Order: sequence, then structure tokens, then C-alpha cells
Amino acid sequence: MTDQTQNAFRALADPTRRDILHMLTTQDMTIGQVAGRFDMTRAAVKKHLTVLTDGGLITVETRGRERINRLNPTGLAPVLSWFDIFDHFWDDRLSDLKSAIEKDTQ
Amino acid sequence: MTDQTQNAFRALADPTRRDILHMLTTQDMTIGQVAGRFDMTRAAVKKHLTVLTDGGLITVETRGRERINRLNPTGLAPVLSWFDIFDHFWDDRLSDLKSAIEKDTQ
DNA sequence: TTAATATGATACCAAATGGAATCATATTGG
DNA sequence: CCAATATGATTCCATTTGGTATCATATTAA
Repeated sequence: MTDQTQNAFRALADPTRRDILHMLTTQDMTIGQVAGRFDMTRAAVKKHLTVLTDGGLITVETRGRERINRLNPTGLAPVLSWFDIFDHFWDDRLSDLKSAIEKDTQ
Repeated sequence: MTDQTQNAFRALADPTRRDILHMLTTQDMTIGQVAGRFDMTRAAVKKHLTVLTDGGLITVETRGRERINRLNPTGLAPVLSWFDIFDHFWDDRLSDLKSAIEKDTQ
């Protein structure tokens, strides 16, 4: 039972993983497809995808011998919730966004 | 000219540093004050504060022999800007928040 | 069936990271 | 001035992390 908030922040901390998330906003991709866009081995990309899965930021659907990686924007909820600590500095607008997203992803 | 976005995400990736930011939402604190709340050496806390400074999330004001650490919510702008890549999933509300914050902190 | 394809898993490595320990520097108070 | 205080800087260490190389497994296609 690891901390989901920590896993999500950890996943976001690496630029390659943020790039992968960026790619997945356009289309779902297999590991091979993602790896094809980076100058690193498929194994390295696989590790990043595992970290992203642990952080709840992507989901994986097995289709035959392929694994389709799909963005899971709901996984950002813990991150955005944490930003609530800055409400005092932002006139409660961040909190408004958070509840809007929660309503949106249910 | 290091990447400010990366530095900010990196700074947020550690739970101790997020706790420090949380503390600083209540009041400005010296290094000694921050260290007094953690079960680790002052040197370790100092390292975290340096990472937070590099990430632009806090500012430091020297007052005599003390260094007052102060929250810098503006430093989160690069992070929130990055979240814009999820606009398609969130009906542009994250983007609205970002511009609201930018206007607020100018 | 069997070879090609797509992925998983493991071992290994260098570099980064979190932390303690220690010494140095600067400022304040008596 | 001088001792106490607050912080900075450096060294060292164990662990984590990003990456490659390699081998194993599962699925598809001919």
C-alpha cells in the first residue's frame, strides 16, 4: 500500500516520463511505439512506463501480444489535491479547479 | 540557464520537501526552525531548502545571521503550465486556472 | 509447427540522491 | 573582545535511479 501521491509526484519528476505523458495525450501507444520515439532501449522505456503506471498516470490494456498504454488523467487528482495547500495564496481558485476535475472524471 | 520546469518538478518529488512547503504556507521560517520539526540533521534540511530554492519554490532573505525561508507560489507557474497538456481531458479549466494565477502573481 | 514479433524480467553499471558527520564562517550578546 | 548562535561547505556513505545488455515468455503469421 504505497503512497499514491508520492508515486505520482515521483513519476512526474522525470522529463522523459513527462514527454511520454505528452505523447499519450495525442494517442494511445504500445511500448514499441513509445520506444521508437526515444533514443534509448525499449527496456529503459518500459521502466519509465512502469513508474508511470505505479503513479496511476497511465493504464495498460493487453491486446494480443501488445500492451496499449493509455493516459489516465484521473491519476493526477492526488497531485492537484496536494496543491490545495496553496489556496491561501491563490484565492481558492486552485481548489475550484480540483473539484471541477473531480466532477469531470467521475 | 537550467530548466526551471525540471527543477520545480524535481523539488516537488520528495515528501520532505513537500512537507517543508506545507510548513511555509503557515509562516516564514529559518533553517533552524525547519530543522527543528524534522528528525534529521540541519545539513540535510539545508540541502532540501537548496533544492527548493533551485526549483524557484522558495526565496531566502538574509536577516543578520539568520536566513528566512519564504514560500514563492509563483515558482509553481512552470508546473501548472505543463499541466496544460491535459487541457483536452479537462475542458480547458486547467488553462483558466493558470492564467488566473499568472494575473494574480504579477 | 515454427519463425518473427512484442513484451517481460533479470543482472549489472554509473550517476544522482538523501543523509550524517565534520569543519569553517559570520553574526549577535554580554 | 569573546563565547554562543546560525548557517555554509565539504566529505563520506548507502540507496535509488536511469540506462544497457541479455535472456525468457507469449502471441501472431506463414
